[in-house]
Amino acid sequence: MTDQVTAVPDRDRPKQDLRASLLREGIALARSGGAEAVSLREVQRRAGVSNSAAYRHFADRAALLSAISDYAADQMAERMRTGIAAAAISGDPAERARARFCATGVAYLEFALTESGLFAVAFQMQAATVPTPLDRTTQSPPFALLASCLDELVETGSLAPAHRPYADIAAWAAVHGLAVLLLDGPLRDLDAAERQSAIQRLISIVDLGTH
Amino acid sequence: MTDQVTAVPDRDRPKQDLRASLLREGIALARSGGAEAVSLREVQRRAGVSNSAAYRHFADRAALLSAISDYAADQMAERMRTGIAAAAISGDPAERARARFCATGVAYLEFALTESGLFAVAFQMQAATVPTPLDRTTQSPPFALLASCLDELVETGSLAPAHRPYADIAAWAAVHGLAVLLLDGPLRDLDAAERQSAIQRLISIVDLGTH
DNA sequence: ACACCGTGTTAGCACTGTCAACATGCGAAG
DNA sequence: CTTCGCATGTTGACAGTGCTAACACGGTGT
Repeated sequence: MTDQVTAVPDRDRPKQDLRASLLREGIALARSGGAEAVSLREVQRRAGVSNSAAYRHFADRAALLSAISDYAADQMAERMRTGIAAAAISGDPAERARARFCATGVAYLEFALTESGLFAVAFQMQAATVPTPLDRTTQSPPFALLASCLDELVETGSLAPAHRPYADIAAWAAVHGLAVLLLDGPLRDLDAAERQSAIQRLISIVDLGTH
Repeated sequence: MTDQVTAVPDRDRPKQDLRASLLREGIALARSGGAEAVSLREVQRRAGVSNSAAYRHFADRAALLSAISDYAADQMAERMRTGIAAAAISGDPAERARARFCATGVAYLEFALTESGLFAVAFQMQAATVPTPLDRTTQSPPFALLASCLDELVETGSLAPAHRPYADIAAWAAVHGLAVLLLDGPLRDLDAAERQSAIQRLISIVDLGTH
């Protein structure tokens, strides 16, 4: 906008790795405004660098967003891990596996609602880049966590092996859809109580449905 | 771009209602390129009108997108209605209600995959405008259809009334999430067979879960 | 007859992504 | 030690965007 009166112009940033600085500023912008708040020019401005320096480190805006997306996915996975750990109360293996499975979904939604900016950027591929050969998808940390939870359900006999295929994708889709509808979609204006009810209902339906 | 050599410059469009022309061109753009393909300038160009005439009919770009979104929702509802009608085979009321419920979800996903551009614009609110007091949400044609399907499940005794609340939102979220993941998300590169399997699995889980 | 108001036009501002041309400086090759 | 080359950052420009103010015109109500 006007100038860098605010926020101290960090002209003398550790120039040695500008890429990290750009990524950091990009993450900050995404965190508080979603993908569309991440503009190369603003990122460069905040990194105290000029106009098109970012092109030495990122092919284009989509590449920067993709890097931010990786970070966001990691953060999400972290949140999911703590959720899973906290759900390990019961002694019964089957029950514990169930609790973990549900905790995964709850953590997913909590992250989405808490870090809405990062979430919006986490799972939205940009049309460019390589076709993402599904290995990349499967190895996405949050998806891997969910998949292992479902494997655990099968191991503890709580889910028939015949029902295992695509159950991960379905469960993921369910929580993801609710997150999207609550954030950008028509369910944006639900109050906290209604949100919570919707989340509980969705989780319980998916829980019931995977047996 | 260069000029209107292609597509015949419709200079002499029925000027009497430019609003309809703008909306039509906006829909065309959205259909083939999603929300981000809809730029006011391009829409105006295609309508054979200049630079900022659209502002006499739409407050801003978000308003145009919102109008396009309404159209898209109607189209979606149409597709869902034909899907519901085609699923009315069985004579048993409960079974028929189930079939209709599932057909709703399948139609939703079919529309999303077929008309991906329109779908992307259908359920993505722009931050501006009024807070959308949930009546607006509930009266959205696709949601109303889904809700009535669930009511039918309750009437035929297939779904306990105690489980009715938020079941509509949950079911909607599930199919919506799969659509989003398949279109823009990490599941973009699933081939047709895998897509179909994922859809079947999700529908079956939601079907099982709502009992 | 006149003033008004709805509609369309022109010009312009502040942004954006992206690229080509240029500068600079450090490390390797001769 | 000199010199070449490459990686990185800068400047300036182009095309595109949303949006606004100032203006022009034409029908309608008083």
